[in-house]
Amino acid sequence: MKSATITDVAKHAGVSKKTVSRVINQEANVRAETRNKVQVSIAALGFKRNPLGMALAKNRSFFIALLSDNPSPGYLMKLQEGILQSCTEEQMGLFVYDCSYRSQSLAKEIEMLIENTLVDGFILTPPLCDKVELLEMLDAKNINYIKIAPKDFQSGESIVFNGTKGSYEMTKYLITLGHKDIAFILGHPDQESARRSETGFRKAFKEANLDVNEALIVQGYYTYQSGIDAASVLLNKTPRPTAIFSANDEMAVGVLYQIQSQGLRVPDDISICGIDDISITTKVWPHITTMRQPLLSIGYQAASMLIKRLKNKKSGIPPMGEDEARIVDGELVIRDSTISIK
Amino acid sequence: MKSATITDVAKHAGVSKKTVSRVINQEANVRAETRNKVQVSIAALGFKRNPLGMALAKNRSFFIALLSDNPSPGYLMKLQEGILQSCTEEQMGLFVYDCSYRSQSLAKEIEMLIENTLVDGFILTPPLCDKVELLEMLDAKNINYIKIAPKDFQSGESIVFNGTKGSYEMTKYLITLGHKDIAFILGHPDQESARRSETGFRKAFKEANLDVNEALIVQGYYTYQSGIDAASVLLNKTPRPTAIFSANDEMAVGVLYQIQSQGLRVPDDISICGIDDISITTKVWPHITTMRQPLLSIGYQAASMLIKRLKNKKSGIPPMGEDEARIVDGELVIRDSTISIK
DNA sequence: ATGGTTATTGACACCGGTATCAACAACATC
DNA sequence: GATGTTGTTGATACCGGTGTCAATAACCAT
Repeated sequence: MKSATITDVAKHAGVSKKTVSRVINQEANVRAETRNKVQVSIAALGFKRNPLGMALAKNRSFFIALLSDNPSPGYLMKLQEGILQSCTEEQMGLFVYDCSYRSQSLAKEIEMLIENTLVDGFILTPPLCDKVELLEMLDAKNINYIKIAPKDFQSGESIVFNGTKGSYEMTKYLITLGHKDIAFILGHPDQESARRSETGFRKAFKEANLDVNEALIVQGYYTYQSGIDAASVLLNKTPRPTAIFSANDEMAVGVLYQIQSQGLRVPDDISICGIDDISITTKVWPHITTMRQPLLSIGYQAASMLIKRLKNKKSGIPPMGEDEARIVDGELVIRDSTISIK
Repeated sequence: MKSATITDVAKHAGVSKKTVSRVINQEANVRAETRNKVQVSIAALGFKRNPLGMALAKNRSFFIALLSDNPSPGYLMKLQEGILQSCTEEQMGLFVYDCSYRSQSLAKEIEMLIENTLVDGFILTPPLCDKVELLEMLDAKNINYIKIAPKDFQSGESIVFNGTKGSYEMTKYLITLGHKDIAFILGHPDQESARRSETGFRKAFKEANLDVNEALIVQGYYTYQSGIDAASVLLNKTPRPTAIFSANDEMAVGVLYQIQSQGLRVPDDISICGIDDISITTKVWPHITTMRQPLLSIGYQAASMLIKRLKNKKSGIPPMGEDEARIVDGELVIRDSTISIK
């Protein structure tokens, strides 16, 4: 029992294929009477357009791909959820592809992916959105993409979490609690977000007329392990910091582990906090105070922007408003891992 | 600069389209000389076959979909990773789709997904693999699928973790450590895996000639929150259990949280353990002892089985070896959350 | 050399849609 | 009534491949 085709519908309604196509695509200039006739036939035959036929004819696959190599699974899952939501609404398919940022052949690999699937566009997560060869390849092939939290959001469309502001507010909050010896674990040096959060951190100190203790600023790499490593360094400093602020939650969880495994208590001995609000922050004890990054919304917006752009491209509308960067604010979520020491 | 088509290659090599197609598909009965000629032309023009054209002609999309509604993101991510690996090897695309198990219209929703994307087959994770309407719909449409850890693995192809054995071994281990008041948090009552792990638990007790304390067996639902709820019940029992075994890690993490937030220590006051070995087990403090489920391998095998079946279907080989169930064993991973009380 | 296989190849229709453009109808304008 | 305009429709080619089947070439046994 094969499903009905456009030709079947055309025969049934006594019109041409093209007219049926017009009705399906809600084109103007079809007489109401004709439109009705066709719609009746469509319903009668239970017709559904075959996406492959359309894809071939239009030379678009109606798929977008999410490219990732993110160390934090919670981050990715949330993002994916938002993207999926938009895709479902827009009748697009989502293709996931996990790759290695370090891979020499990354651009080649993605080129193959494109050839194998003809995806229409990409959503790039950090750090992939900063991989120059990759971006150049996509540009050369004239394939649209949206960058999430890229280093350089002057070029191309992107959507960025306002990390400077987020970090600033978190730091201000810690200062309000009476903390002065605040340690900061930096993000990955290759990612711009790391720079933004550091900027926010310093700004809050400056505003409070406090000096940053440079010995308490240590390098991190956004991974759980780097959080552990950073914490073990920090816990040996004198004076020991009263609060440790990590540039993402994944590291904050590592910090929590390290503190507890040394027999110290959070928040009684040390307050900790992070950025992102991934699910694990409410699964560990104590729940971690964080600066929520609206990942679901970011994913949703990214997909919407991409799909909108693809539609315009198709209908020949020149890509106005190029190089747009949407900036979204975070939200301070106070939980149990931070405490006043006044 | 459009890429070359089969027609271009045919012209360049001075043969027919069909012959080029034969070479591409490595069919027999092409003279070596001709084959060479064509291959030279393919290389010269940098030809890549257009997957959409092929998909339309063969009426297969070369995509499979991963259907999920799993409460544990770590579980899913690992699985997805394994699936992706196999897909990449086999030149198939992976499509992800997250849906709600509870949804009334689930079957309808998936039917729409099929119509919109023409996916070739599905990988179903629990609890979706037990949704009767869904399975019936897929059977009716003659669409292949592989079930991961289904209730009923007598019908259809599936791949199942040997939960009975895993749970048995974990329990035996706890008994060896000297625990007798062992609490067990059951899995979701709708899932067969819950039954299997309970069976293993009881078997170990029986073998050790110990009686199960029924008061220490409480219902869980595989979610983090249900772990918390179960733990708060258990911690008020007298005698308090010396060990709490959760049917999955997600719940074990909840148990850990609840224990710690009541001021008790793991493992000094209570030992805890789980099943799965999701990444969070080594991110909390202390690291949780668990029965590792080889999720990566399970995902990989599931995808391989599905793709193999699809290929056979295409070439008309009757689906021999139907109703196959592969059973994979777990591995006891001892960490810091369990301690001897002898 | 003759007839019978088997290997090699291409012409052509087809998968299920869309795009182009010409034909024709309906309406407005002079 | 003649002459635009605009609205509606279908014939036909096309997207980029694969399947069918018949034609021809090469090989084998008599």
